[in-house]
Amino acid sequence: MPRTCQLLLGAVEFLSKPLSEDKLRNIWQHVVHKAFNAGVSAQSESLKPVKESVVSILQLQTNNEQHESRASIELEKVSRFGDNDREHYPAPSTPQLKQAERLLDDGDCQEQTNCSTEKESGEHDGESKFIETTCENLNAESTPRQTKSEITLVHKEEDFTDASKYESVVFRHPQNLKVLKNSDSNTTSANKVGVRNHKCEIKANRKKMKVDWTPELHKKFVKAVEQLGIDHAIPSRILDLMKVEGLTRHNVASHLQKYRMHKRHILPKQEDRKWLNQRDPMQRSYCLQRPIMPSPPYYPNHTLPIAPLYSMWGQSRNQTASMQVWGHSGYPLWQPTESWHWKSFPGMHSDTWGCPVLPPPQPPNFSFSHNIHVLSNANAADYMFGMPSSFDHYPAEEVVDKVVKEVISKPWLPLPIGLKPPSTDSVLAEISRQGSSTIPPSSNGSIPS
DNA sequence: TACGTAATAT
DNA sequence: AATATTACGT
Repeated sequence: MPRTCQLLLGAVEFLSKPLSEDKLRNIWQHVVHKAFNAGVSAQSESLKPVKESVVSILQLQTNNEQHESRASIELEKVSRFGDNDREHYPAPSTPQLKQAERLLDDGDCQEQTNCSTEKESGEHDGESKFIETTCENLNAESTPRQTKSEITLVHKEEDFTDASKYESVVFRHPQNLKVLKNSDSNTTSANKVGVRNHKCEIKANRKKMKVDWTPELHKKFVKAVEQLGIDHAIPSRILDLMKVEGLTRHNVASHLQKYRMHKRHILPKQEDRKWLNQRDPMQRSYCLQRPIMPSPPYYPNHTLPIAPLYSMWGQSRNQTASMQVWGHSGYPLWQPTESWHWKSFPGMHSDTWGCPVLPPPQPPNFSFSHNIHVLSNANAADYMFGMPSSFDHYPAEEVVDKVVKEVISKPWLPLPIGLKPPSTDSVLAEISRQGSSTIPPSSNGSIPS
């Protein structure tokens, strides 16, 4: 959803969602500008604090240049004035603020006690080292001397004045803001946790950084697990096999826990029921064809499955989103968004893994998967390109379900992205065979909703 | 001590 | 929502 800024005279500017720093800054420039230039009479109450804050900031700056940090904290206050305005004008993102935050960040780590009580000191040391390494990378990446001003700080939590939240602060290059979650095919990125494609995202303090289990990283994990065998896959060994710098046993254990839980189908139950309760006969038969209790996490004779037994759990909300993998295998081991109800079962091979076991499609050429694939493409792509906010643009589950039903029951609906000529022919043939009088308009990507 | 699990925190 | 952390039992 675009953020709209309504100006006084009724003009509205639509800002597309990953709000760029520049735009944000621009807005705030307007605010500040207005705070100073508007006549006192015309000056709204909400602008007064802005002016006051800016004035105090300027004073501070001239008085003592070293105290940029405080000045910027003042700026932070500015962002919090006026209840209404906060909604429409997010916190300012000014160079001063950034620098101040960096200063704050460089300040002492209040969690030192935490750090010292860290049990696995070995691991912790490793992490400290890792973070420093990452910092070096950061500096190496940036052209000299430009680093300070180009690094952008992003809060995951609102209140950065709370020392306990420092850990959630990450730095990013501005140009990477939109691709924070981006995981591309660059395999080298998997070798360092938290550093993807050398687009640095580092934690500010020495505390543990959250590991982002990118597809690459997860692939490594899965590979290690499979290599070890189901009953030798313990955190420490997995860790060894993965050989990922900075990764701790805890990280692996945590991931492993989740991995196992998903393999055991703890998550899917409720949604499985949902599908089984479908009244649509076609869907029911479809459900019956697929494995309902897949993936017993145990393999006699240590026979490892050729393909992993699960899809990466990912976005279980967007059930349709995983179909992207069907037909091609760009990400054979890692499905960006899981559709658990199409998990495979032991013995299934990689090319079929993850695919529903479908009855021969009743009208040939119309497979459920085909349509789902298209339906879900955008979501899957969004996940891959790290734009979770775009989920807003996608239909709710009920809508998806409805659409799915439609697709199943009305195979003649136009395919959103069109069919290649041979398919088109068979589609037309099928339509005429069924005696359908309504031939849909040529497909153009529109999805019935 | 490492591990697994569940609950809880961030 | 995804990870981390913690508590507790083995």
